[in-house]
Amino acid sequence: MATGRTHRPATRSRGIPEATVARLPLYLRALTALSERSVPTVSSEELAAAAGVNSAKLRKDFSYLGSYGTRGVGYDVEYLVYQISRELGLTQDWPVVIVGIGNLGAALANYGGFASRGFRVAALIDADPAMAGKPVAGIPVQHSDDLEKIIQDNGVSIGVIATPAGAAQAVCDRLVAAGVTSILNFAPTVLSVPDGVDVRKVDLSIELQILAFHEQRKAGEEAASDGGVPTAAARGESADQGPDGDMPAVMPA
Amino acid sequence: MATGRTHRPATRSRGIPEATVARLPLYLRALTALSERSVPTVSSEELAAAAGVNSAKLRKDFSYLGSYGTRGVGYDVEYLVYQISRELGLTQDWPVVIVGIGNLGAALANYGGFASRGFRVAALIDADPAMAGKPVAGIPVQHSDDLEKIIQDNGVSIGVIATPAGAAQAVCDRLVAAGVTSILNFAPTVLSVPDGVDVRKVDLSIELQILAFHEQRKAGEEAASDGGVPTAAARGESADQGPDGDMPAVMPA
DNA sequence: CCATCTTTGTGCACGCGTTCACAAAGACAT
DNA sequence: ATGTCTTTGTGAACGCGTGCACAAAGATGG
Repeated sequence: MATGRTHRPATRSRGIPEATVARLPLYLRALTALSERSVPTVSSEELAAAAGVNSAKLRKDFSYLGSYGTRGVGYDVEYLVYQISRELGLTQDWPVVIVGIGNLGAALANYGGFASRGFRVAALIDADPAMAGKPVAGIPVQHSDDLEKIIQDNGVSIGVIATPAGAAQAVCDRLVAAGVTSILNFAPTVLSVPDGVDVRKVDLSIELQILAFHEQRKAGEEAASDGGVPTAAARGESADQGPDGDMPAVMPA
Repeated sequence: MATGRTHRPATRSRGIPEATVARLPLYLRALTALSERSVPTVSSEELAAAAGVNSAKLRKDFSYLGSYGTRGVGYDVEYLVYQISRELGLTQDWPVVIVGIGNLGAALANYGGFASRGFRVAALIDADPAMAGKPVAGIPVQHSDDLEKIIQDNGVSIGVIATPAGAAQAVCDRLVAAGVTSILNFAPTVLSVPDGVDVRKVDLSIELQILAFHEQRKAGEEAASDGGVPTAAARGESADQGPDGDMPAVMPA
């Protein structure tokens, strides 16, 4: 998961495994594309290919929702779109606030995928008084002093944190106190929240570091086996770094 | 995972489980914070709390790297920072290109966490000729015609895709052909890549949908049990939607 | 109405990840 | 040097997720 999930103690909600829930949006996207092309039905094999998963896994995932397929034919695209949307709660309107309108916050506000599926940017909030009133993506930025009032007036239960790391926990606390129970955190910090509040984090830096790990491993293996075309990474200054550092290095203290 | 991981067939690289690799950056961040506060040593219990994980899990994670702790004392912060950095490949320099300099791409280019740990934005690439030469985050945007040359000249092996969904696969193909072997994808599409290429995806829309699922579940449970303070979500127009829709709904065809 | 063929839904086995619980190891005081 | 106390490192059990493989279901053609 490019995304780390919260450390919920395996709360299998309503019998649907967490791993399945995480894949439903993927299926929904593929199905929506099919729907736009007016494809009436789709087999588990085709849909699985479009979503990039195993077909057995997809069938098992759908089996948690109920028996929505027809043997010998496949799944009705429109019907499945509706069922998954309903299961994910996308048939209702979710007002969302974005806190921290810097580069990232502005990018999120402008992001089209927001409005597309039940999500509506109810307000943009920033701590900088100079930002107040300035429109971003057509929505005027409001000052964070009014955070609680904004949350309550709009019935917001989902908050997006795009502030610097230092401000994230304080913002989080205020959001939760005001009634927000789901938080999407872009700040590079571990947020602590009371039980019953969900936090998901998106962390660019962590994703890059995971890629770097695998990249290093690939470069190391390649240098060892010397097979295949040399990658762009395997050039120049790798002389001082062994491919697999097993030496004790410099033990401090 | 905000993060969904690639469907690699459980490639346990060098004996370090994938789940552990995904947590190493988290530990590294907590350790760096300790290091800046000049804390000399830390116990698994303290560090686990800071990283938001179970202490036994943390110890097992570290055990894959080697025996770097001292019983009765804990872990040497500086030493551990170095070991994890080395394991993740952050002791070397990773030039990165960002393709697609829209709102998101610009936000990524400006993101400080990029440069902080071994990553260096080598180039910004966009398909819009009007963008060419315009500086973003102090780096002039280059046209995508020169993509292959840029990759090769800079020895880039990690690419970030921040283009619209429609362009993502084509950009991906060109990146891979030019020698990129790790891709961080922000476009809402499933990318198909040859073996040996890692893809991690960051998908705002998917994260929000997962939150919506849990949010809906919470609202449903609350309406059923009627315990605790009503959340901001449990207001108004939930009359037409049963808390647990088990009725057959409208079966098409 | 029957045979055939396609595709779903799922029982089952396997492997990974998590957590508990404890023995081994070392620091530290006396 | 010896005992005590803290904390690591890990064996073992458990649970979840994945994928195979197949029986059941239904469509389709004759």
